[in-house]
Amino acid sequence: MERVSLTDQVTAEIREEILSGRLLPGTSLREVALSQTYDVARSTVREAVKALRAEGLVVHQHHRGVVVTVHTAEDVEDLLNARLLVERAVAAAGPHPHDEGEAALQDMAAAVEAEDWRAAARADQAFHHGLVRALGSPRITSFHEQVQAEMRLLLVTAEGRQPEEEKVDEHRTLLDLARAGDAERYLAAARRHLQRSRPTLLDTIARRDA
Amino acid sequence: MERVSLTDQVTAEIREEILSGRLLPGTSLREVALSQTYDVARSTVREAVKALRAEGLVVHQHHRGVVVTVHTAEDVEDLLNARLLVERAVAAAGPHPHDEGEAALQDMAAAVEAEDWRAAARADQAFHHGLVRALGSPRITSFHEQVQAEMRLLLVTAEGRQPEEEKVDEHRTLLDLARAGDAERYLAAARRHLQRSRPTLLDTIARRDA
DNA sequence: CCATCTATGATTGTCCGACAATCAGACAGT
DNA sequence: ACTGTCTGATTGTCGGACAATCATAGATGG
Repeated sequence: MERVSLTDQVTAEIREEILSGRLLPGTSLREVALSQTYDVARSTVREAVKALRAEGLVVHQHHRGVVVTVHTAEDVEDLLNARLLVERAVAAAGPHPHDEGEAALQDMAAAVEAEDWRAAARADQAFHHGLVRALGSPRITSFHEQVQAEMRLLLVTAEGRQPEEEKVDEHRTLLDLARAGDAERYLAAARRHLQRSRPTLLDTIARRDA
Repeated sequence: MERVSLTDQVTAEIREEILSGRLLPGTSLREVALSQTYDVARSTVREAVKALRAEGLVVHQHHRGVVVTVHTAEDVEDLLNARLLVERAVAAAGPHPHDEGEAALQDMAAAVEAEDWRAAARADQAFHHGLVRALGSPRITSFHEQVQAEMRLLLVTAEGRQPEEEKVDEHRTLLDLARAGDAERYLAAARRHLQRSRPTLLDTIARRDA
């Protein structure tokens, strides 16, 4: 019945701990402490953390352990680059129903209505991820997941009030263009969409450094 | 002086062992055997192999250990998807000197002249990787590295005689277009380039299955 | 008072040995 | 030929051990 290894479970728990903001960027993860909180052996924790390293959520320095990644302005630019890379592929894909995107869009609208910004942000990512997954490419999907995870980590310090309201309309536009398969206009809209998120991202790291 | 951990060294050695074809796809990596050949502890081997899992070079099944990845036809299609994704970004980047690509192209021509197909294949990948690295995006570069590594593993069973000669000319074209920043024609040429490599890739897995 | 060196403790990197859980293959019985 | 059981091999996880290294405070010297 237990289909997953303990190591993978711990990996998931720590990842969730990071992405939910309970472990802030810069926090150093000490192996013995983790092994005690999760009640597993140190070697298990080590293996679990190794996986997070590959995902870019933690950085590792020899004999100094792992630290929750502290992103820089360059990282923000690079993540936007990566996002644009993927959006280009979405744009180039032909017309597609995008039911998953539609559902996520509805969720997001509802969350905004209820002023549940956490849920709104989650639906926001689910929307984009839905469009990407429709490409049907496991590797692109996985790459996008990693990028989104890093972005989520980045925004974790910018708690709450982001202008998610405006995003709903933008997503509506994106969804319509993606459904129609209008590559050029989709790409243009996506580019604007990314550009608009840039200040928020850069602001969080600027505020953090102060 | 020893700046890298033992684990990372072992990871690199096993990776090289796989990509050079000494460990063929389907080979199962037994931990005790590896720990003996590299004269390290089993735990060290386990951590080393974990890293290769994230790179897609090995697959892991619970209580069954790790096996060098055996790619399917779907994997080939997906890898080509991923390659195209990156090429789109290269195309969209403006004009660029691409000195690194030029150097790799020269290397490749020389290798083809000398009929050193191993070196030619290496220069082939170095060429594309050079164009990608010129984008200046660490995450895209790393993604491309992973895709190339998988492709290299895929081709390891197709020993030798690929039509690398024709590729030199195609690379010349690509390089010129990339330098000029001619997005449309670069993308078209890159797409053709990828399409032409598809039969070879599919053939290797077809031949393997027989 | 400041800079530099040193001692100390904490943490990581690696190793070892142990044992239960699980798997693969042989074997036996029907 | 099918099914179930046994056995050996391998993995997953554990706990402990020790050297190497880092961080920090305190001692030393100017």
